[in-house]
Amino acid sequence: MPAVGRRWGLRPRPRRTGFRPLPSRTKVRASYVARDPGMRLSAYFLPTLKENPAEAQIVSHRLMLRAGMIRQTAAGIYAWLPLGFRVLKRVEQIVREEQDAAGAQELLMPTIQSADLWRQSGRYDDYGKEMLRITDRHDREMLFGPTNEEMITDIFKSYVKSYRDLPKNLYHIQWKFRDEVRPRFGVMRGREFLMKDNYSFDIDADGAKRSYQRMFLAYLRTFARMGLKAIPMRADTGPIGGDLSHEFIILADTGESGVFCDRRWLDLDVLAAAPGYDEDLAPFFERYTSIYAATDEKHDPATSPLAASELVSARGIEVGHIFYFGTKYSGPMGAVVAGPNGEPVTVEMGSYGIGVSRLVAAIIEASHDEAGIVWPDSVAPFRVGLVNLKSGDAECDAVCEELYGALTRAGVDVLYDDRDERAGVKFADMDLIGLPWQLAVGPRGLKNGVVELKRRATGERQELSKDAALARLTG
RNA sequence: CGGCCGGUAGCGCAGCCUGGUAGCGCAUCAGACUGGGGGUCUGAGGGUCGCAGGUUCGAAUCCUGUCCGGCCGACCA
Repeated sequence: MPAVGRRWGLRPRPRRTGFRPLPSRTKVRASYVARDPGMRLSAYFLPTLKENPAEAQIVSHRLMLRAGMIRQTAAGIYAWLPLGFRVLKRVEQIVREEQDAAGAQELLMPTIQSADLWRQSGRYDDYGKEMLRITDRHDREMLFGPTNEEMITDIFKSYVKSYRDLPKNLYHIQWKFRDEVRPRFGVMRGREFLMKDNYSFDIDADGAKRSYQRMFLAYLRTFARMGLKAIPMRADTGPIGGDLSHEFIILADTGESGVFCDRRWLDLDVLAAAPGYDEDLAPFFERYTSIYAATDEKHDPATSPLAASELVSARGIEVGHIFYFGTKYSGPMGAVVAGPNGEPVTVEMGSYGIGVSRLVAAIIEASHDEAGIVWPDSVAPFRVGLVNLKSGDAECDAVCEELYGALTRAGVDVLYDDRDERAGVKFADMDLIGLPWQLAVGPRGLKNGVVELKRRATGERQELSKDAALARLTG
C-alpha cells in the first residue's frame, strides 16, 4: 500500500480519504482540508535562472538548476526545491507502484548502519573509501549506508525460520551515500542519492531465478511508464557480487558507460507481449536477454555475435541494476531456514536497485529541447501551466480564476502563473519547467472567445473555447 | 587519488600581469511607460574580493598555507 506516496499529493484525485479525522473541536477552513492541487506561481518557491550556472556541464544539470529544481549544498549533495521535489516524488511513486504490483513489500531501513554488521559479510574492509565512515559520541564505528544487503539479511534471518515463509521480496526507498571520488553531473552522479533497493529471498536457485525474472519485468514496466526506453544489458557485478546481473541502460550521448547492442533494440516494444506476473516469465526473460546488449566491460569485439552493421555502439545512463548472488550474504551471515525435511537451507538471494534521483536527471537527458525540459505526463510536476498573459486585466483575471478553479476542482495539478510579468517571461519560464500543457489566456484571444492550448512536447498550439480546453485537460 | 583550471554582489563575468576610492551585464527593490515569446526609462539596495598568515605606508592584485568548486584520467546506482 503506497501510504507514504499518498501523503505527498502526487496524483490527481477527486477526493481524499486518507486523512486522519481532526479533533472535532478543531476549526479548519475547508480549503485547508481539501488541499488545493493547484499552485499560484506568485506564491510558489520557484527560483528560475536565465543564465547557465558555470559548473553545470550536462543538459540535465543545467536545466535542473535553471528550473529551480535543485540546489547544491556540497560536492555531490543537493537540496530538492519544491519543483524538483514534486518530480522526485512522482518518479518514486511509479517505482513503488511497480514494485508493489510485482509482489514486493515496502519497508524502511535507516541510513546509518553499524560497522559490525558489515564486518559479518566481510565488506567493511572491501568497500574502501567509497563508504562514508562516521563515529558516534561513544566512538562506536558507524557508516552512512551505501546499500543494504547486510541489514536486510540481518532483519530477515531474525524472523524467518521456515521454507514455508518463502519467497519474500522486501524493498525500501531510502537515501544512500557513496563517497565518490569525483561527483559530477548534478544528481546524475551525486554522492547522496535516492535509491530503491530490494532483496529477494528464496529457498532454492530456481525460486531465486523466478524472483529475478519478476524484477526484470518490473523494471521494464517501471522505466516504460516514465517514457524511457531502458535496455537490459549483461553487466559486471562489481562489489555486490554474484553471477547473474543486468544493468538497465538508457541511451544518451551524455551517458557514462559505453554500451553495445543489437540494432533491433532501437525500435523494440518490449512490453507489447509482456506476460502477467502470475504467468511463466521464463520465455519472456529468455527472449529479451537473448537479444544482444552489453556494457563495454562485458563486450568483447572479438567474440561479438553481431556483424558491425547490426551492432549499435552508444553511450548510456545506468538507471537500474539487478543481481542474483545466491548465498554470498546469507552464507556468512547465517540466513538459514528449515527446509521441507527439517534440514537447514541457506537462502538464495538477489538484490535490485533503481537510482530514483538519478532517474529525474536521466528523464531530462532523454526529454528536452533548446527551451527547456519536456516532462513526460507521468512524472511532470504539474500537468498544466495556466498563463495569464495580462495579469491585472479584469477579464483575463476572471477567466484565469475560473479555469484555475475548475481544473483544481477536477483534481488536475495546475500551476497558475498569476505574476505581473510580461508574456515573454511567462512563456519562457513555462517552456523551461516543461509542464505538458500550457493554457494561455490573453486579451486578444478573449476578444474572440478563445484561449490557447499548447502541447509542450510537440509545440502544437490550438485556439479553442475555454470549455473545450477544460474538457481536453480534464478528460 | 593524480594532472590541469578556477573562487570578486543571487547568477554570468571584468579587474590581478604592472599594488593606490571594487566594476559591468542579468537578477532584486521603488516608480513610470508598456503588454501575446526573457520590453524601455529613471532611481535605489546589495561585496569583510573563499579563508588564514606573510610582504608592504598601502593587497582583490605579490608570496605561503588551507578550504571549496570545475575539467581530464583511474573508480561507481
